[in-house]
Amino acid sequence: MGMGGQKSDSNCRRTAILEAAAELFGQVGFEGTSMNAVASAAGEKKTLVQYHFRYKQQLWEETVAHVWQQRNAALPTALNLAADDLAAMASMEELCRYILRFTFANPTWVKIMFQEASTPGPRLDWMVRQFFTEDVAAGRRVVERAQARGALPDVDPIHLLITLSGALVYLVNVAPIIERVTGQDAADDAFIEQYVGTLLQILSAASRA
Amino acid sequence: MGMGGQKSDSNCRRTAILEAAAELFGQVGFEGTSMNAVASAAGEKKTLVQYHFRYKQQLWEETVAHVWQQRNAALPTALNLAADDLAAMASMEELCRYILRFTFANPTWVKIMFQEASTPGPRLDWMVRQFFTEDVAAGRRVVERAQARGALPDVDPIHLLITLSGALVYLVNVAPIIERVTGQDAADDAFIEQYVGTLLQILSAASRA
DNA sequence: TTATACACTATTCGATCGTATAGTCGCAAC
DNA sequence: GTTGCGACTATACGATCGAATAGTGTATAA
Repeated sequence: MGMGGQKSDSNCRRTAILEAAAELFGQVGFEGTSMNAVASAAGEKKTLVQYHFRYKQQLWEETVAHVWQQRNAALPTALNLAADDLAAMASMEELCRYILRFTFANPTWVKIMFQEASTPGPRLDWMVRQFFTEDVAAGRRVVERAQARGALPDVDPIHLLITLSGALVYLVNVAPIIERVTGQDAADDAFIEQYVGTLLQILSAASRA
Repeated sequence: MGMGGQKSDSNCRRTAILEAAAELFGQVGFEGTSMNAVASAAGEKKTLVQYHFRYKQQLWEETVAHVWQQRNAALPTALNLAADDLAAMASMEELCRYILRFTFANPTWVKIMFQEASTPGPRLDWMVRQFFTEDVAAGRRVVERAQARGALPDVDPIHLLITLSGALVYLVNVAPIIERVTGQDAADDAFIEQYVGTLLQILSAASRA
């Protein structure tokens, strides 16, 4: 039952559409993204997009699921790596660096999250059900483990999770502004190194208190 | 030369349009917002919006300027208040609380900023030129003054500014997610109180180090 | 060889997009 | 009174929106 490169070609074009859609949904949001723009960005016709996903809503859901899957394929590695020897502050530093580098390289899921968080509605509810509830719980566990080993200050773990993820995600979001105002490229490894260093300097001082 | 309530009525409807536009631009971005939707939200006809602002681009610019002006009318009060006695950590706490409360009550400018930051382009450039360059410099001065008085840890002021504003702005942005996942309303005064307390607990410990 | 399924596309639809034009109406100056 | 101006609106334009329909072509199964 060899399919002679037919079905694999179909899947290839399908995921090409998904990735073009992810880019656009992250940049200009759901209503700002047209089926035609997605198709053009993927080098395809609009009708092919509709053939694979039928409705725009379905294209959006499959796009978010695709992006989230890519994120989860990369992040647990970092989280488990950190769980091994989270006692040392160096490991917390490594974790932050890894997350920052990954997010700069794959900013799509963060952008989509912000696009929908600013318009509370059915799509945000969908993301909360599908992804965020579990993800917040996981993040909380990571923070609590780090606290138990003295790697993070012993304060409300939810507040700390918000502050910490905010310090990372916000940097990625305002990177274009930083670049234009200060001339520094926040996605640069040197900047990330310094920024995480500053962050951990604060957190380590607070942990020892 | 009494104008019999004619011109004042015109200005009133004009700013009603501006505020409806601010809401929509912040929620669904530039391309997601239609002239018709703006008009309907303001209880007016589309052609009136075009009469006052002609092009969508011009409506956007005047909307952002309007929102920014409202922000600046409120924030300097807080910043000067903090400059008076920034030596005491309590003052830094008050500043953060004030900013959080104001941002929760007026989230529009933050949302618009994120909408455009995620699509680097001419509109982001315009905002950087018009507002951000000066604003980052002001924020940096506030941080440096606080550092000089020992109210903030003595680290890179730009990194600290990013971390600090990120901790505040990010909270506002993810508030809908927090509410759905944990059931807590982040805009609530009690939550703000605790969150800022946690934040300052970390910063004060790091400042004494 | 015929039939069926699949991947894909051309064409069309009504609605809505941003924009342009030609007006209506009320007041004020002359 | 009529002229002029500013606020506002009705109507229409071409383009594009999301969506539906009716196909074409190819490869596998019978």
